[in-house]
Amino acid sequence: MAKMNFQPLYAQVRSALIARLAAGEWPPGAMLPGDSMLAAELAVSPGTVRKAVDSLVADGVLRRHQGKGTFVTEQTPELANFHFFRLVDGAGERVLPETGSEVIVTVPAGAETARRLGVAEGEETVLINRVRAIAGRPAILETVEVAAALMPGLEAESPLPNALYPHYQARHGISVISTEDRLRAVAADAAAAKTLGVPAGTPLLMVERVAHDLTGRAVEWRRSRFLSDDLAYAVTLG
Amino acid sequence: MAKMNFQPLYAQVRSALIARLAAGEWPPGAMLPGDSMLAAELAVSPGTVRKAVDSLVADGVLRRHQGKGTFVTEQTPELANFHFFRLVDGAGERVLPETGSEVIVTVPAGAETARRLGVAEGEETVLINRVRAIAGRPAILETVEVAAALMPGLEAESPLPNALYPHYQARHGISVISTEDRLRAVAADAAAAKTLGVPAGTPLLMVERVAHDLTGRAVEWRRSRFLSDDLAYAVTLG
DNA sequence: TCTTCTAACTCTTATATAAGAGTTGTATGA
DNA sequence: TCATACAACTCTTATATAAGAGTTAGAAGA
Repeated sequence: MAKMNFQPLYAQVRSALIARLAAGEWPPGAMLPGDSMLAAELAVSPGTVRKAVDSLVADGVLRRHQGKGTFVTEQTPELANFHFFRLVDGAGERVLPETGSEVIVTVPAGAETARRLGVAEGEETVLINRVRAIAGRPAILETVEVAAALMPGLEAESPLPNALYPHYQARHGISVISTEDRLRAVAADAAAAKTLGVPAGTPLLMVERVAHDLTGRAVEWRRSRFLSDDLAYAVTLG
Repeated sequence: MAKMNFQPLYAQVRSALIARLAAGEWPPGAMLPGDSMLAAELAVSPGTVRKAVDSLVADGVLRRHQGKGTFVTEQTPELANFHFFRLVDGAGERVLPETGSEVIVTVPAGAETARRLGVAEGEETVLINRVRAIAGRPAILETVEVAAALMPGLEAESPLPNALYPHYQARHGISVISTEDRLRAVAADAAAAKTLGVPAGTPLLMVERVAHDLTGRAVEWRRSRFLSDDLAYAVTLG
C-alpha cells in the first residue's frame, strides 16, 4: 500500500518499468520476471503490476504469452512492416518493398531537421538516401536522417537492411514504438521522375515521418515519396 | 460465476452491451446504469462489467466521467473533426473545413460502391458531391455515397452540415466509430482543376474511406481530394 | 431566502484470492 | 533408453472488498 504522490500507483509502476527497459535491464527478446515476482519486488499488488504491464503491451513495448511469460518486443522485419509500413496495392493486399540503391553521408543538421529531431542546428546528422522497389519497379524515394550521436557508426553499416527499425534496435539499442506521419501530394521533380521512370510532374504521395522511441524521444526524421498509381497508404481510425 | 461457453465472460458482456446499444436502449448522450447496477442485472461481478465497459470506452463507444456516470458517446462536430478529420496546416495545427456547394442525387450503386458498402449492385444509393473550403479557399472535393435504405430521406435533408457523422447519428441513428482510409496521390482533372482554381495536373491527395458503425457494418463510402500544398493528413502509428 | 453541510451516488484505484489454461522441465516407471 | 505423468511455473479470467475522489441533490441552519 504505497501512497500515491502525483500519479496513480500503476502509472508509477509503468514509468519504473520503462526506465528499466530503456536502461537495457531487459534487452529485446528477454523475458521479464513473472507478475507476482515483479509485484513482490516493487511491493505492490499483482493486479497493479498487471495493469501497468497491460498498458505496455497495448503500446507494443511488451508482449505476453500465456504459460510462457512476458517478453520485451523484439523488432523484426515482419513486425516493422506490419506496424509501420502501411502500403497496400489496388486490391488492398499489403505489399513489401525491396532494397534498391543507397547513399549514406554525414552532414550538419539543417533548420527543419534540427527542429524535427530536437537537436541543435548544425549538429552532425547521418543522411541516408534510398530507392526502394515494389514488384521489381522503383517506386519509393526515401530520405532518412538520424542524429549521428544517437547511432554511432551508422554511416559505416552500409548496406543497410530494408527495414531500418530492427537494425536500430539490434545495433544501437533504439526501439521505435510510434511514429507521427504527415501525408501530402507532391509533383515529381526532374530527378525523381528520372529515377522512377515517370514523366516530371507525376503526382507522388509524400510521407513525412518522425519516429519516437519508448521514452518519447524523436529518433528519426524521414521523408518518403511513393509512386501511388497502384499503391496506397492504408490506415484505420478508431 | 457463470460458465464460459465460447468467449470469456467479459467479452460476452461487451457483446450484450453492444447489442443493447445498437437496439437503441441507450441513445447517444444517455447515461448507463452504474457498474454495480449492471453487474447485478447481468449477474456478473463488478470487475467483469468494468472490463467490458473499459473496452467500449477504448473504442470510443462510451465515455466515463468520474463522479457522474458512464455515457453513450454523442457525436459532435468537434469530436468528429478531432477523431476523423486529420488535416493539419504547414505548422502542424489542425484546420477545419468550411461548407461550400453541395449536390445530392439518388443513383443505383456501381460495382465498386456496392463492394465497398456491402450492398447489391444497382441498389439505390444517395450520392453527395461537395466542395469544401479551407481558410476561405476551395480546397476539398468530396464524393460521399450511402445506401439509401440505411438513411431514408437523406436526399431531402440538404443543406447538410459540414460534419456528416453527427448528422447520421442524430437523424438516422447510425453511429460511425471507425474508418478505413486509403491515401494516394492523383492529378487534378480538368473539372477539379477549375473548381479548385489550380492548373490541371496539380497533385491532389486522395483519401478513400469506408466508415463503419458500432456493429462493424460499412455505412459510408467516401472519396475526398485535397489540395495539399499547405495541407497534410496527419496520423500517429503506435 | 440563502448558504453550508451532508448523504448518496458515481467512477477510480488498490488489494487479495482463487481456479482455469498453457508451457516446460523433471522425475518416475516400464 | 524411452515414454508418461506430474509438478511448478506462467498468464488469464473471475470474484470480492475497500477506501479515495468527484458530482449532485437535498436537508439543515443562519
